[in-house]
Amino acid sequence: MRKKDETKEPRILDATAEIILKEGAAAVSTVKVAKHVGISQSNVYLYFKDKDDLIMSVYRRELNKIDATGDLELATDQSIPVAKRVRGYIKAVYDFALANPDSLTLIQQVKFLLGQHDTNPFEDYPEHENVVISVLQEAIDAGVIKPVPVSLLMSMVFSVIHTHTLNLQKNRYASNDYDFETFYSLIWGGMKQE
Amino acid sequence: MRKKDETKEPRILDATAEIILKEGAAAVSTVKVAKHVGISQSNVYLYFKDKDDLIMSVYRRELNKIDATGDLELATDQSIPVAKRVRGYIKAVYDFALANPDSLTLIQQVKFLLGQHDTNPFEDYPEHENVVISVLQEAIDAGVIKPVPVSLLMSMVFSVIHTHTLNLQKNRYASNDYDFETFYSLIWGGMKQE
Amino acid sequence: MRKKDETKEPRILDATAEIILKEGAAAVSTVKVAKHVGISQSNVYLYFKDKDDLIMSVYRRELNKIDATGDLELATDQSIPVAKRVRGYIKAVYDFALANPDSLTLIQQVKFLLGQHDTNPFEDYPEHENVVISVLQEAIDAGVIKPVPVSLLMSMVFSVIHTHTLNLQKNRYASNDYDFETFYSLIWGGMKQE
Amino acid sequence: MRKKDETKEPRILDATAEIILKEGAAAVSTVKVAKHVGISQSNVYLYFKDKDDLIMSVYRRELNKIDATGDLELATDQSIPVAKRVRGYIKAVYDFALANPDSLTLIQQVKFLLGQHDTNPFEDYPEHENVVISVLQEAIDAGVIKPVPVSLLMSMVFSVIHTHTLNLQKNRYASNDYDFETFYSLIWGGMKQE
DNA sequence: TATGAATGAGTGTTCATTCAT
DNA sequence: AATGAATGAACACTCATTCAT
Repeated sequence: MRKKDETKEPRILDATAEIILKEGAAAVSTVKVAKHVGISQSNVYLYFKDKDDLIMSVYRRELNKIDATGDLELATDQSIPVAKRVRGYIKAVYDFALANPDSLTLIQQVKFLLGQHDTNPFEDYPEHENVVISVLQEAIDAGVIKPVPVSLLMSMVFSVIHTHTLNLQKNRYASNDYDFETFYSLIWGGMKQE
Repeated sequence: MRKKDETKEPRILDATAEIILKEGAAAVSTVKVAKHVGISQSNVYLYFKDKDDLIMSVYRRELNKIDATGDLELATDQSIPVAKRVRGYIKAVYDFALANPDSLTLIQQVKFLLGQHDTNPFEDYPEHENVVISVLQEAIDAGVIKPVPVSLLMSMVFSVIHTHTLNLQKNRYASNDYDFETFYSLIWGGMKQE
Repeated sequence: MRKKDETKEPRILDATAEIILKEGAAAVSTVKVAKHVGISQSNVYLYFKDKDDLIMSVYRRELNKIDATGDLELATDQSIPVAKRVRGYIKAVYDFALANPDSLTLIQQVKFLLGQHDTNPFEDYPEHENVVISVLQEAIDAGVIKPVPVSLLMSMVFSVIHTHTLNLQKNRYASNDYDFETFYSLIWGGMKQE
Repeated sequence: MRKKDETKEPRILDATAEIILKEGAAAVSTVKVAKHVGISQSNVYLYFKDKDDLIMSVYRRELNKIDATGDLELATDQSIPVAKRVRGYIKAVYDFALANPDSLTLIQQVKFLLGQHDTNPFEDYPEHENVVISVLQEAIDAGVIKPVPVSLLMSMVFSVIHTHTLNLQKNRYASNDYDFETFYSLIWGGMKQE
């Protein structure tokens, strides 16, 4: 499908994301999306094969935003000590979550819609998975962090940071009440091998 | 009068839970549920006011299971040092999650269906909330654990343990590969004030 | 069907009538009726063959009330001058309508439910019809009232008196603001041959 | 885009009206209507917001027909003596009813469905109401007609004329057996002040 | 590219009716 | 006589999707 109006596809995705955030992924319908964007319902099908494609596109777009931020690269630099690289990974997630406060929620919503229940939304995203998993695994092998399933560690990282962003959005506290070190020490204190 | 089939209500709830686990809460429909149970669709409405009631009943049933296990009581015993009580709380969640491997997933699914995004499913369950929150808050006040938002701590506990049960269900490792101490040290190491 | 509780059948009819008056005949359902009476839905079927029978019974009961008042007999007395007998008929309808302010409404509602549109609800009730028709026809033949279709005359009588009772129920004026003579002169003035 | 079928909306309204006339307003269902028109059930919702809108549209269409005939204007002409204007009003209703023999029935059916019991269907139609009420009220004030509630007079006019059209439809007599003067004298004879 | 029209399958829900107790 | 349980058919309504323009 060729597109003339370059802004329309993202606008459709934006509308979809908005609905997901407000009403949950299950509440998405092409009718609602079209109404939000101000286009006809059938127009959606020019940009997305079907509803599934639409929702998965929202999902993929959020995942791509992570790549775009690119902070993870630090974690792959083999010349840096592994503990610092783990910290780099946590920092990358933290920065990303603050910069894109809805991303984690969107990703989780879509996954829950599909009936999968992983607490760690990044799990099935190969590129990151590999980077993150290998850093953590290295750290485990080096005796720097505890020998526990990597998925547990990732889940811990994401749940803590995601909860933080949700708290911020709900104005449960001010954004400068806690800084990265707070969350880092919470996470690192748990995983580090003593 | 026809005698009441005492097993039917739970069977309907079971079918609903099964669908939620397999396809996600959004995929629940009265038709599917009825077909699962082998009754007519309208029969569902004899046991549940409407679809919402049905889904909320699944939700409530899981929450009640937590009460039934009652392990949390240890955490409220003021004569025990607060650090031990925090451990008691973590143990209670752990035991419950292992005994009811689907509960956390069911609860999260229902909450996600409603469009809420809390990582911690116990949050809106007053009784537990109060107990857990007050124990953690006490521990913070006593300088035993780090002064971070209680919601972060709870979310950490749940995500780690939930991920563990999911891993077990997916046969990612054997159930005796890791024991409670593994998860406790992971969590406690993070939250404890050093 | 034999009935033990002699009061139950009328109570069911009362409930049905109440619903008809409040929500219209189309809104009657056995569920609602049973709930109103405080019995089980299926119990209704012990007293009435089906929903149609129930509604028609309400209808018939109202028609029977007219017979019970028996004021019409005056109209049949051949020894009385026909003009007086016409007056007797109008008076009978008037008295009946005031004594049973809901009857005409109930009858009309049922007829409208069935999709018939006669303005004169008594039309298909043989006994009265005969009496009334023959009095009016006699009056026409005697040159006392205008030679118009009898149905028009009856419809005029009923609509005027019915509207009056509705006005009273809606408190549009007090019940002693107008008396029988008002309506009689309105009706009689129209039909009488000058 | 598929070109709009201009005839479809009226065809849906026609089908609905037909059902109302044959089976009563309570018997209208979107399935029946669609089947009548030969379209899919959901197509009805492209033209009418919901079933209520559909039925009210039938109602409104009939009321608009009255405006379209516009004969009532004569009744508002202040330069004409009030008695003549009352006659103009009655004539307008008569002409309208003959030209649109189903209109009064349709209007009444819809009103009865809504559970209202007014005998006079024009009552809640502000424009006409105002015109008619004020003419009649003027006539009362001028001592030309009897001082009775206006609603009674209107109800008399409508019931007589409506019954006439029903009689015609049922072939109870030929359309030229009676003319306007018959009904006018019946009505006017009743209301006029002597 | 874009749209309005159309549809068929689906949803939740109500209800009249039957049946076994 | 009375009831709770059960059902199947109906209903209003929504939605994903297709098609002709």
